[in-house]
Amino acid sequence: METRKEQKERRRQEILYAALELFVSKGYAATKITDIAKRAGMSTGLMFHYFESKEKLYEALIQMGLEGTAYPGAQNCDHAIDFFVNFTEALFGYMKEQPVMAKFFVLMAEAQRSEATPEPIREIAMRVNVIEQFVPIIEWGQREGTIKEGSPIMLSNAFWCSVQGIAERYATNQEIDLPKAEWIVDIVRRKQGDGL
Amino acid sequence: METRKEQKERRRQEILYAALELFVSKGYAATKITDIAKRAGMSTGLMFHYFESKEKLYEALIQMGLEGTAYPGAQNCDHAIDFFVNFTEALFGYMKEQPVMAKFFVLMAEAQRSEATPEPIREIAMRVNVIEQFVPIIEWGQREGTIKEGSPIMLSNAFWCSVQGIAERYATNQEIDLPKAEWIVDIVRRKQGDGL
DNA sequence: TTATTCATTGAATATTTATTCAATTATAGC
DNA sequence: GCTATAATTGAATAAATATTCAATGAATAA
Repeated sequence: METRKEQKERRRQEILYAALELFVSKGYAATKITDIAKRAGMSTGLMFHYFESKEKLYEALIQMGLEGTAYPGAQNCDHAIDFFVNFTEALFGYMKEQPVMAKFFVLMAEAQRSEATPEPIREIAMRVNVIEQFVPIIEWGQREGTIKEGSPIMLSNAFWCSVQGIAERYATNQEIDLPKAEWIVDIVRRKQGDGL
Repeated sequence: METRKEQKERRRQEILYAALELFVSKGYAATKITDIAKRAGMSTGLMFHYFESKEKLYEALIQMGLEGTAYPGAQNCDHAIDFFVNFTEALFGYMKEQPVMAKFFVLMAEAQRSEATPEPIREIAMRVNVIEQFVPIIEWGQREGTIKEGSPIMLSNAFWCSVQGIAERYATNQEIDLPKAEWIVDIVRRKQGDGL
């Protein structure tokens, strides 16, 4: 038998999941509270028993997205390029097993990008800043010769935007499989025989 | 002196441009008709003199986006990979000179992806289907050895999603320059010495 | 100059969407 | 079983947003 506490928690999760799917497929602004309630299988009134507003519900999801964001460092890699390979393979693998992760990914990206995101929420979403984390790894790889020459911030940005573009499509449409991680890593990989 | 007809056309363009910027930076649903009017420097009432509804205004932009979409074929290329290089360089170059193009790019992508897009508009946006156009070129490149092995549709998808991810960031934030076209082409490029 | 047509405004109205709340039903503890 | 507490509903209300329209001003044609 399910206790009251368990039931409450389950309901909460049901709402969060329904909202996540809708925010990702339609965007936050276009998602109606009634849509969320319908998808979660409850009345609209009940939603407000669990979340005081649409915005607070959004905030709860963004907070979850932030907490779930624990990307690995570059430990245990012989070469900088290995970090990108491991990272991308892990990310794509996880997205395939847990499509919810791809959805969180896209949710965070929208919150960061859109000027319509309520300021307190945007502030939370902005705490994830992967692009800057890549910069020192790229610099290391350029020194050792496994990563292309070029502005580290631009390379980091190109790599990450590509991953985001791919995740964005995958989150709403799994018909086309995710690409091989190596393909995307080739954005930053130095070509064999490219002289220093 | 400006004739009435010219003035009318200019006003129309002002509205379209203001709407384009807002739809891209906030998304269609989050953009208020009053925001558009304010940015275009006119009253809300006047907007309805030019466009009968917010949705028709959106449709006009999507129609423009569709008509502006004339991507080059693979003529005049010795190798399939050259097509991707030329294509990407042309696209990025154009985006830099005419940032409005990056905005249209993102507008079309949102219309295609979002389940909140009104059906008639989505139908128009969906007429742009670049991914399928790339497939035969990738197949050609795989035969001649300039393009990686792997599912052509997956490669095409990886390339295009990456371009979209990059355009999405660039459209709203030109602080970070666009990457080198070659970096992105490396997603599909076959590595030197990779045996057939 | 005068009449006519078009551009323009912003307040009023209509519509959509978020939120509240009084009433009802189910559950848990006694 | 009885009582207290929590879950749930859906209709009512509030708030936000799109759209209309009567009135005004400016440009053009006669």
